[in-house]
Amino acid sequence: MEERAGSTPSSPDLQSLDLEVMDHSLATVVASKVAFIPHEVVRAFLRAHPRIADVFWRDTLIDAAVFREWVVNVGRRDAYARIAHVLCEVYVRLRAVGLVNGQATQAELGDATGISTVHVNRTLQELRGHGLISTPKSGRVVIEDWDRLQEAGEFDPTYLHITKLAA
Amino acid sequence: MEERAGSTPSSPDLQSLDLEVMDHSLATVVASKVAFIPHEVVRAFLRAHPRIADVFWRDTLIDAAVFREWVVNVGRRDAYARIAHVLCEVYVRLRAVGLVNGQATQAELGDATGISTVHVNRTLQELRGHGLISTPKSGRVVIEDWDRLQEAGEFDPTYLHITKLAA
DNA sequence: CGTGAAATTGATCTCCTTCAAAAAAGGTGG
DNA sequence: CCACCTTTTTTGAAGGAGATCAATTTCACG
Repeated sequence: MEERAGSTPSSPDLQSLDLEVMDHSLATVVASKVAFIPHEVVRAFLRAHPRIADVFWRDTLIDAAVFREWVVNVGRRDAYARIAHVLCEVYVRLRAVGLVNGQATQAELGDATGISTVHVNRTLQELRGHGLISTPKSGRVVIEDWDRLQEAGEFDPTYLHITKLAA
Repeated sequence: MEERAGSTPSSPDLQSLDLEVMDHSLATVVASKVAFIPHEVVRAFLRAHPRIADVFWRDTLIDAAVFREWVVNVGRRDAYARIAHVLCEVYVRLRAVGLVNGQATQAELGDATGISTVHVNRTLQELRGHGLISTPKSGRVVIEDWDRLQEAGEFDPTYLHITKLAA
């Protein structure tokens, strides 16, 4: 939990609202604005609005589902499928909030997949060679063949529990 | 979600209470009794007892924390550290509920860590050779050097969020 | 005992890491 | 617009951790 001078505990995500000790860290990939809301306030608010509490719970459930999928991705798939899978996940998630334009270095991709940057590079070349993606400029990936990319990553968006997709 | 004849939807874990589609499966490792409680009943109960709802939420948060740690374990640690880590986690969790006597095949260990059974075997031998554990009989692991096992697995029990440990 | 599951061993192969270096791509100040 | 510098991408080569395949041995138990 983040402590700020003269305020009650607040945390950067729902993951630590009810946990005393924070067991992870957060970082932003782009410049970001961050707001702090004291735990007390959130709790009181949720008590007053159980429907919203449900939604919050749902959110943490989905986070857990995503982590579960990551365990599979990192533990059971080779570099090719693993990278295809994150590309699929990132795309679907960005699209759900209407931000089709992501940006990521190969080092970040490696961090997300547990693959060395060198091998990320070679795997991207392979994906490119197969026509699944293209990388027109640095830090940008264009999905050229969505169906085959999903296939390569054994990607099934179910675990994201996104019900209404932006068109 | 599991559907049973003549009943409303129920699910085998909290992970799917609020999610429409179940994205994972469950299995018991030993013979078990399973009770089904319809979602409606659980939801009404939680609405009536917000303190318990908090505890349930907390539980799902901890599950998520555990999955997060698994991503690290599977993605960033080699077989030696990975197996040491699960042994630590399993031990701490069992102890928290007073069940110090676990039981697991090497194949199950491999499944939990994403390591082939052959390599699980070799890694256990290594852990044994270093005096961290012993395997007196099949399916049983005795921790001989808790401190060094934790070290080997880079195990920090924080992420389990167990506050009171059984003595 | 016999029988199937679990543990063990040996050998080979490959995916991926690591190390090292070069080429490209962006920015920045002049 | 160019020279410069940093970050990112790309390439090559070598080594290693772990998978896979195939047997053998040990164990649990009816």
